Amino acid sequence: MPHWLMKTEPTTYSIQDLAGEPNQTTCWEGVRNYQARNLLRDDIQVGDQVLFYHSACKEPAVTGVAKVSRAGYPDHHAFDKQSHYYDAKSNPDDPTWFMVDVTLDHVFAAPVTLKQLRAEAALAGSVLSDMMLLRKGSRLSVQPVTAKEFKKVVAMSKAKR
DNA sequence: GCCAACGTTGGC
DNA sequence: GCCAACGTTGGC
Repeated sequence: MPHWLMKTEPTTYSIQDLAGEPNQTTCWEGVRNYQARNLLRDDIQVGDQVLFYHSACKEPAVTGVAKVSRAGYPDHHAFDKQSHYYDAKSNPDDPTWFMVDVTLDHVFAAPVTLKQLRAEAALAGSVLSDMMLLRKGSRLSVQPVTAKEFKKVVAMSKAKR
C-alpha cells in the first residue's frame, strides 16, 4: 500500500480543521500542479496512508496521519467562478484537475518538525536520507513517501523527546 | 520580508 | 522549440 505526503498551509487548512470536519473527512481540492495532479488522478488509492504536513508556517512539521477515503475524481472547484481555485481552462467534459478525499487517522501528540527530520536524515545510513521532502528545491505538494520513511516518521512522533 | 528553486507563459 | 519574464512555493 503506497504512502504519500500532503502539504498544507495551516493558516489555510490545518490538521485541526480536518479533525473538526464531519467524519473527519475532506476533499483535497486546489492542487494546480501537473505532477501532483497525476498522482491524485492515477496513483493514489483508497486506504493509502498520508503524512499530513504543515508548510509555510512558524514550525514546518508533519502533524499527523490521514488515510485516503476516496480515489481521484475531478476537482469541481476548477469550474466554479467564485472559487479561489477556478481555472477557466479546465473543461468539465475533460477535467484538468483532480482531487482525492482524505480522512483523519490521528493527530501526532508531538509534531515531527522539519528540523527533526533533517537531523534524523543527516545520520549515517538514515532511512530518511533520500526523502523527497528534504531534497533541495523540492516543493511538490503531493509527493510519494516510502513505507520505511512513513514508518520512521510515525515512530519519531512517538519517541520521547 | 528575502530570495532560491521551480513551473508556466508567451513572444519569437 | 528556445528562453526571458513572471508567478508561486516555502524555508529561513
